[in-house]
Amino acid sequence: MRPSYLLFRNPVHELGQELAGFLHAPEGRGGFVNVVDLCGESGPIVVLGLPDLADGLSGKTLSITTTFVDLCLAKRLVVGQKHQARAGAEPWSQGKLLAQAGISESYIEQYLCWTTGACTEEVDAALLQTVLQSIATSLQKLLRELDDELRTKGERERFFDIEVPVSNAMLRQQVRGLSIDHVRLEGVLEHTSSSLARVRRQLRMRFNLTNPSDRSMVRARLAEAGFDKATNRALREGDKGWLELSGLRHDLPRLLHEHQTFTRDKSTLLKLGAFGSTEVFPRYNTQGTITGRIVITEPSLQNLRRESREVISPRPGRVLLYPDFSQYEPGILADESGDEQLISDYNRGDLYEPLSIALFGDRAHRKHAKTIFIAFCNGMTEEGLVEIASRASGRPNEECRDIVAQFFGKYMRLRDWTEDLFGELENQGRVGSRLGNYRYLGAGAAPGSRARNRWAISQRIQGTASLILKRVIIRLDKEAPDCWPVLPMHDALLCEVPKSSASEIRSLLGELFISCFREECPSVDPRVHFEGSGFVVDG
DNA sequence: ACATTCAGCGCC
DNA sequence: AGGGCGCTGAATGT
Repeated sequence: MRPSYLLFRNPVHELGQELAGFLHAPEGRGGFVNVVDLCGESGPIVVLGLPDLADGLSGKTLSITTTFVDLCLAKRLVVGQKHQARAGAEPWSQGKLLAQAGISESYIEQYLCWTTGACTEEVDAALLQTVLQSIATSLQKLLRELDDELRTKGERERFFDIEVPVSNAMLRQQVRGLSIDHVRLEGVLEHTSSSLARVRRQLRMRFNLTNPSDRSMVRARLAEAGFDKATNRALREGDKGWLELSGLRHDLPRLLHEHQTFTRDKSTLLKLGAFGSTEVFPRYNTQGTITGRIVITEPSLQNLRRESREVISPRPGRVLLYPDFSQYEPGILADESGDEQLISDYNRGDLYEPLSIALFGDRAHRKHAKTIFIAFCNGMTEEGLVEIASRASGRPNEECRDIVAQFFGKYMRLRDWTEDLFGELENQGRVGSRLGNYRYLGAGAAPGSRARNRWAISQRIQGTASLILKRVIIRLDKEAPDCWPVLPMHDALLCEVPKSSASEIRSLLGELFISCFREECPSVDPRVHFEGSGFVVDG
């Protein structure tokens, strides 16, 4: 079916009005339209920026049957690089795409003015119509170009079979939004505030740190306590989470870490409350990361602390379910590498516990063992692993080196697999997941250098992980439209489902998680569980 | 005064 | 000396 082409206006600037759009259709039907009217149609509609469109429909009760094809999403896929540019200046942004289509600078400027509602002066109506007509028409050409680009880069199947259906499923979710329990919110906020007060008091009394947000004072106190490395920025790169780790054996970094955490959490929660309504409508970016993960923003609910997640509640008559892959990425790594030992260890049970026992002598440090294992999956060098192991356990580097070497030495094929992957990157100039989603070698680092292949492993592993979760979302959308994918969480999916069919949907979710994983990774035996997430789930 | 960067955390 | 993100408040830049 021949698609139509739609431009739309950001509704924030047209409060109370219907969402204005400008349509170009091959049959000639076109001009200014009400976007809501288009949602019930069947034919595909090409747009720029699906999350923006969803913003305009947020909270409306409407059944969306149209399939939208977002050209920005297609461009993101073919670019295959991380964005360094500020928001709105990425190569897949509307403005850049229109420039690629040969639209003149002044037309683009006037269009962006219209679509964002940023214009301060009235634009001549006739001129505006000319501009919109010209741009809407050019989308046709842009679609053809991008289609070619998708084909030559091996992303066409990925785009039409995965990204288009997923972006449409998440568009519907963005329009539905989700509900916040203000009673729980108040409780969590209260708890966070008093924790923050306690931490501030201790910092003041025990460490004479009167103002924890004064960076120079913090640096001075850390230096007094022997943490002079904290001032050396050159050492920061490998120091992700260093306050927390150092906090295991010293109260100053521990308290500083807590201060940071509670401060941030408090303002996040305050912002949630400030919406005034019980409903929020976050934006779902279905190509939020280079590896294909879905990223949720405004608010960034995926980053809520686990302790604060209870503020998310189901709508009346519905309940939450949270199916969750256990040891997801190690499982994918096992299948990818074909390492027999890793496959059998994964299939036999927990991978993190044995490491916890080897390093710390007990199961209690599973959390840190997990960090180390995941770091290993992401290609951290042995020295790096030894460093975190040593800091987390408090044992000397020498001891940790032996333990780490012995533990990971069991997985013989992993090294070969890694070398093969790096070789592939050098030869092809790119690394993908299993269905396109390539990331390309940038101009930066020298051949063979570590910086050049840092991301190769995660592109394959994380990329495969996000592909599997997207397959789950697509099948769910088809097989159980009552099951709403509220929060995709990378290795899990928070769903809101009708209370009356919760148990059936729970079984279906379990089956879908398993079968979609098996489809990609037949050599491993995936496990799914539904508890212990911090969300208030049914049961 | 406003914008960008930095440093650090949250999540997976 | 581990990948992918967003967000916050302070620091720095214009």
